[in-house]
Amino acid sequence: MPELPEVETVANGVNGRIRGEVIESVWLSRYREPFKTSPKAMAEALTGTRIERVHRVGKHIVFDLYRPGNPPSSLQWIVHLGMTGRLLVSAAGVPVPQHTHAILHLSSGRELRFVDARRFGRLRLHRPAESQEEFQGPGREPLTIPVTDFAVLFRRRRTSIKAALLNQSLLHGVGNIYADESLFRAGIRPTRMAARLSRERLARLHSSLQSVLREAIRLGGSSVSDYVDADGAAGFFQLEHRVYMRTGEPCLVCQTPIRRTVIGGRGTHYCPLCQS
DNA sequence: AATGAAACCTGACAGC
DNA sequence: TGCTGTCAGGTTTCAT
Repeated sequence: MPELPEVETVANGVNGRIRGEVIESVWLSRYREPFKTSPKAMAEALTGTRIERVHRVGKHIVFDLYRPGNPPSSLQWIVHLGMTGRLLVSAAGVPVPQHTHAILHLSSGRELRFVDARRFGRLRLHRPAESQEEFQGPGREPLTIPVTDFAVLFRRRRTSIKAALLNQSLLHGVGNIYADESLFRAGIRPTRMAARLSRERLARLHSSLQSVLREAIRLGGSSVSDYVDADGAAGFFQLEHRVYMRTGEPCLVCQTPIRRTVIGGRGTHYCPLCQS
């Protein structure tokens, strides 16, 4: 499931492969779920633009697009991978996979394809001219938020720290894997009420979260389910998971069996001895 | 306003 | 073999 490190890996991969290319034509599927902007408006807006840069904001992949003309204009194409979304750069002759919802035909002759079996992914346009600013995402960036701001996010939150970490309007980019892994590394029980964590424990969580995210980015993300990068290659961080999907297996620190519970409808994994 | 549960989806897998 | 039921979880929607 794509979270911050997986989305960053995909965005960087796509950026390196197709930055500078012109979108010559666009094909979009007839399903309605993937499109938060109408397919007609999206295809018209994308066609003829040049891809200036592709980068990540939270779990969103942002395409900065430039339209030449008099006057020239700019806009952003926002891609959210949902659970099973993929962005693939392919040669034109490569067979189009099932569940393909968008094909951007590029000036090099290659294609950028958005493929998403479950249709939880979303595509939309963002126009800086209309909204006065570039796409920002719903919350704060986990990798750059200062520790004091981080602590403020959880003040007076009477929900569990796990649910708060998953709340995208607070921090964006953290999903189920990295919530569980960062809480284990910080020694915090996922069920603990966010508001009751001490400043010291929140500082430790801030540090654990940033280091686990950076390490996962370095390893190309976690390939569980069917996540792959823009080349179709898997990541390696799943080999570093200490609690996620290790229910019943011994804790790597104390040998106690890892326990599983459900928080906010999400499978939640923790060590009952190491996390208090 | 904040919180939690349900709904949206398909593929993988277990059990029979 | 093939069927049925369950589970996975990011986001949105709805109810409390």
